[in-house]
Amino acid sequence: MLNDLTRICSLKDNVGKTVTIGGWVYHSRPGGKVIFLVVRDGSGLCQCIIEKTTVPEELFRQLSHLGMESSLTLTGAVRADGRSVGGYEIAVTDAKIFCPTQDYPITPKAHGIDFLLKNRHLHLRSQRQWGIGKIRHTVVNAIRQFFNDNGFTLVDTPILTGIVGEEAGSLFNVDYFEMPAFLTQTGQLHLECAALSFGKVYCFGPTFRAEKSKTRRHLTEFWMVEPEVAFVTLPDLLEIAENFVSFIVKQVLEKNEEELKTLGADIESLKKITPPFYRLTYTQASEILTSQKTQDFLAAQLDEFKKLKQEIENKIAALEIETKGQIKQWRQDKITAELIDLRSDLAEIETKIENNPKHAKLASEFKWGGDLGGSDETIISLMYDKPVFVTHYPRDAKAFYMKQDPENPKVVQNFDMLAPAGFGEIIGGSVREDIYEKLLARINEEGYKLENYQWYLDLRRYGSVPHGGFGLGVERTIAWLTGEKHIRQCIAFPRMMDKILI
RNA sequence: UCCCCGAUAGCUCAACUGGUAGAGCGAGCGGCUGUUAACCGCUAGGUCGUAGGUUCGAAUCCUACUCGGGGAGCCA
Repeated sequence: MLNDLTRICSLKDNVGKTVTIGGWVYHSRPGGKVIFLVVRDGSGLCQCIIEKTTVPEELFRQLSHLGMESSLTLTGAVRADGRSVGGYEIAVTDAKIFCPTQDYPITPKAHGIDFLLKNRHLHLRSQRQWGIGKIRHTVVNAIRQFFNDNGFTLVDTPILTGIVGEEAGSLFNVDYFEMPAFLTQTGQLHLECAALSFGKVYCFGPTFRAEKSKTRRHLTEFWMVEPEVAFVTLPDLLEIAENFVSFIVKQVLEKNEEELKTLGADIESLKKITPPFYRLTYTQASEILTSQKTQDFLAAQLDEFKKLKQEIENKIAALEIETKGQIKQWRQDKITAELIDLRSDLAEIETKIENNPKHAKLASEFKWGGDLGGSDETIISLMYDKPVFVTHYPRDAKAFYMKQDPENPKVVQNFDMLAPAGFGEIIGGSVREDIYEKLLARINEEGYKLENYQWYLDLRRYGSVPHGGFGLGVERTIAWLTGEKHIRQCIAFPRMMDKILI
């Protein structure tokens, strides 16, 4: 059966031929003499025309009562037609219904996020989720291709682990035959072992964080890719990271322009993402945050928000007046839909207006020594049109394995990469401490149990070399590329704080 | 753990600030149409998140709780 089917994406090569497609009813407009069925098959959408005179009467009757997401195969001649979604349509002569569906819960109208998450098993079929899924596929492929083409060896690091990368406290505990174990939150430490075997390695898989974070940037299970390279300096790492991210962006632009458009992504901005990216030290970043320029920037932003709020309010008021007058039903419907959108925009802008002074205060009171907060990162990334590297964070704010900077012992050789347009951090990485005595001192300083780290210290005892790497969050990257506000839409089955739906 | 917002029909929202719960979509039936989130008519559908309280009267006001959303901390 499968081999007899033509995929909708290849209809363009079959104009004039009679083909059979298999899919699901995306939209149905039944009529007395003609039925318009928009069908999706996972590769695209196609409008199928069923005329009463060309199919058996019983079949026509059945097709006219098909609900959304009914499954079927349709046979007919392919023809090009500009009025049709996708540009091609099928003049149906035969059809086979597999499952007539009624009461499909997700309608073409607006739905709330809670409802859609509870119906994620069905929502995956929607155009939006489908587009994000296609882009995710490209991103994942690009990640693998980049490292494979650049001499990296894939190493699969364990998901169940007894060791901890950074501070504990945010890990999922597992009862491992009555022994304590965790779900991995990074493959880095294992990857360092492998880097001293293969030179350049990467791992790619799910990672788990039990952080109590309910924000648009957090999932408890997410996918992370981590390269680790021997004989590397911090500038080397930045170069790898900017080439890597630029490659992903380029691939998505090449392969998913249609999906990006559907999703409303900022394609022009993405086209600017080419090396080199901007480079700031933590100290420079902190100077920016506390500068008058930043206060002015935020004040200007606040004015912008207020202006926008006023505009939205004016629009709402105008529409509300219009609804009270004598107008056609279809116009009334449109206004209702617009009002819902506008009210949600309004709520969002009000949140921004509320947060702006808080963020300004946090930025102005920023003290050298602390980690950059989420809002601080947002402010910096908003000021640039390309990703920004922030390097050399204070040693005290960072993990024990990061290499102390020989020129300034107060900082480490690490970096974060902030995506532009205020999305924030998508990469975190560092050069690792490769000197035995220094690493030992740091482990003791943190009060970690030395016996757990003997193997890690061995890497500094036997053929230690300068090495380092970074981790890129796949869902955050996809959210940035697609303009999706929340990363939970960027994975098929999101795991969020205290919540596993299916 | 803390702060802000919310919960009314299957879905998205109203109910003009205390006076008998409405609309659209969706669903069902019928009609009509090369239709584009089509259109027209009819039908079905609600203990207003839960528990108390104030009141002649509560979806509306108060308290607590539950659930959800956004944010802080932390982070990819």
